[in-house]
Formats: sequence, C-alpha cells, structure tokens
Amino acid sequence: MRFEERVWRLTSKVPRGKVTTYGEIARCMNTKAYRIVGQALKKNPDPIKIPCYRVIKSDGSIGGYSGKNLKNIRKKIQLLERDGITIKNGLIDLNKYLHRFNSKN
DNA sequence: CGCTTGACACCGT
DNA sequence: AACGGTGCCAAGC
Repeated sequence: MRFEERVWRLTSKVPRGKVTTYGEIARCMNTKAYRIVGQALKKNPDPIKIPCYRVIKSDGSIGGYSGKNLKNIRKKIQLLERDGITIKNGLIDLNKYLHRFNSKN
C-alpha cells in the first residue's frame, strides 16, 4: 500500500460536518511526514469519494486546495460551509469540528 | 545516490 | 494573537 493510498483512505472516513488536519492524518499513520499528506491530497484521484477539502491545518486555518491559489482556497471554504461548518476570520474551531480517528485506519 | 520541493507543525519572540 | 525561523520526510528529478 502506497503512502498516498493510506492518506486517501483515511480522508474518505471523515464524516460530513467534520474536518481533520494534515498532522492528524500523519499521526494516525504513525509517521511525522505531515507534509507529504498535502502532496498526496493534491494528487487526489477521485474528489467524489475523497473529500480532501475536509483536511485543514492544525492551527485551524484552511491550508491549500489544489495548490495555494486563492481562488481554490475560496472554493474549499465554500465546500466546508456547505457541510455546515462555520469559518470566522479564515479559522475553523477545531475543538468543535475536529474528527478523531479510531487508532486503526 | 544527493538535492530540492512542499495543500505542514512547533516553538520562541 | 501574530509572525518568523527551524524541523520534517516521502517523492521526484
């Protein structure tokens, strides 16, 4: 199983209305390669099954979406709000919306 | 092989 | 709270 595929599998488990972080995914895979998580999502093969917009940064800010292009970032924000997530000043309240994986992926 | 690249995290100021 | 610097490590070249 490639690193990317494990990232995609975990990402697809995040329920609607919740989010997770790059670091959270990496930790769940017992690695510190949190930066690689983003690189994997960027290569998302099936956005329908893999809601990569639900993956944000650990400080609650949005992170990127298909690159760091501002237009794409806004798109990501719209998708999150469509899920019922409120974003104030570009920040998401992780205490409220963070999805916690059960130790096994 | 070795060097660079990131959709990041963490700590100090 | 907000920056800025440093650490991270799989992939790609």
